[in-house]
Amino acid sequence: MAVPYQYKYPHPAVTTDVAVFTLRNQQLQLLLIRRAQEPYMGQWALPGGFLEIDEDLDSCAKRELKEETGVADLYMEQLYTFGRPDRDPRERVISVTYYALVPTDKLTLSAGSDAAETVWFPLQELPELAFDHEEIILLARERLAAKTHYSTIAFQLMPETFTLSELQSVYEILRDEKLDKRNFRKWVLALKQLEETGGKRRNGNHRPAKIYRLTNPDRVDIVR
Amino acid sequence: MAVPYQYKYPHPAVTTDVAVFTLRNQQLQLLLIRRAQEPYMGQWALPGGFLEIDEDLDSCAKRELKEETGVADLYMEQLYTFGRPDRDPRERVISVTYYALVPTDKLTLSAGSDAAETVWFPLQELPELAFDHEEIILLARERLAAKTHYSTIAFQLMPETFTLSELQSVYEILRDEKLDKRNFRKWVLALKQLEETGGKRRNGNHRPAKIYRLTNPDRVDIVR
DNA sequence: ATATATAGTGTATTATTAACACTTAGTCAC
DNA sequence: GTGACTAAGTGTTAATAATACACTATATAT
Repeated sequence: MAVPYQYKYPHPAVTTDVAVFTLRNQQLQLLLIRRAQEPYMGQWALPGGFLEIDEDLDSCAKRELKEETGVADLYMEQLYTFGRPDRDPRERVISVTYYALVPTDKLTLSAGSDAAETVWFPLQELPELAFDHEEIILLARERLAAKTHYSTIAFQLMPETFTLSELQSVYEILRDEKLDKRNFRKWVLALKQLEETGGKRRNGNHRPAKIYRLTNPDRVDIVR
Repeated sequence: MAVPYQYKYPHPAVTTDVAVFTLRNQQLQLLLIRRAQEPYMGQWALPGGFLEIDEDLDSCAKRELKEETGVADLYMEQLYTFGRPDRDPRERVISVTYYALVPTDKLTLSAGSDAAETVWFPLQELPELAFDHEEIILLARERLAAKTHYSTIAFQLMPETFTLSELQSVYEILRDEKLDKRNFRKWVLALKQLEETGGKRRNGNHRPAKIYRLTNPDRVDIVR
């Protein structure tokens, strides 16, 4: 094949990488793919890939995620741009990174063409990672925890309906601390972002819990 | 000249752009350069330029700033990465943007080779800007205002020594609101980041003000 | 009927934030 | 040197927000 793309000055490659978080089994989990090509073949990495020449950065992140993992329709924010000159052994690569949240019930994984395998890992059990992806994940994790304090971002991890105890548990996992039940309920209801469905959830040998849904499921608000 | 840089797939160009803020005449001002080349020749733009193939993103931002404006040694943070496919008419350009703060007294401007002119503009009087630089500036301005609430970033705009009234004025300008003098002093002194120099500043026909300095001039802390 | 397990609820305390006005120490004009 | 002027400097009170804390309710299981 001829080499059709020529430039007067050297150009770096640009990729997007996405740290996708979800909650399963009361654990915060992260979506990783096993790399099917060199470099780092066989190693685990964030889903992501090269920017096409006429697509938006956001679109690239979503497209690569879809192609590699089948995951679509999630909440995504730009995180940071990484560009250490030696972060990729092939060539100079600038990675515009994102983090994303998706409730488990919206999920259908399917290994795509680029990735040999797509697996959820609990954050406590991450394997060794390709490139500087561990650094990216740590930054995303930090940002996520911080944002629970002043935005409704955590709601993006909730299924269609849920109980207040389930919601509290999500906050506890994200912040990695126990919260007081009464204070949490007071706080979260004051946000005016939840409404009762009227239903109740029976879930063991005890009183059933009221079921709630989000009044604005697709919106993340700054609160305080 | 031969065209030496060839790739199998198209590569975007990568630039950094920096929104440098300072305070002069009780106004928040922004550093702009008049473009000496096409596109947007003669128009005003943020200092910035193309990433060299083996330099860090941060280094690139600092280097371009130095080359174009003579400004060095300032506080800088990555802001956001912009990549709309049509944001540059020449070719696909991804811009990793930064914002920076510098106290006026650390400043010596000198028009560099790439820029015809380097000028400080009050934020209220920005000219029409090249590319999507207005959008970048607005985002930087927002971030800066938000950060005054939970970090000591505003201190980076202060000269070596200053009075509490001067510091309060900086906060008022950044947040665009009046602050209560007693409450502000209580709050800022509780941060334990200021120390009295012992000196006093006579500055008009009234009682002279105590002079303060930062205990950690080069540190920006998260507070509250 | 009883044991058990989580859901659900209110009040008192403390800490933080907000509102508010007068005295002090200089300069300047006369 | 007296009085007018100007910004510096200083505390207290009230309102709001955050925290600590324990019992009752309602289901299931035996």
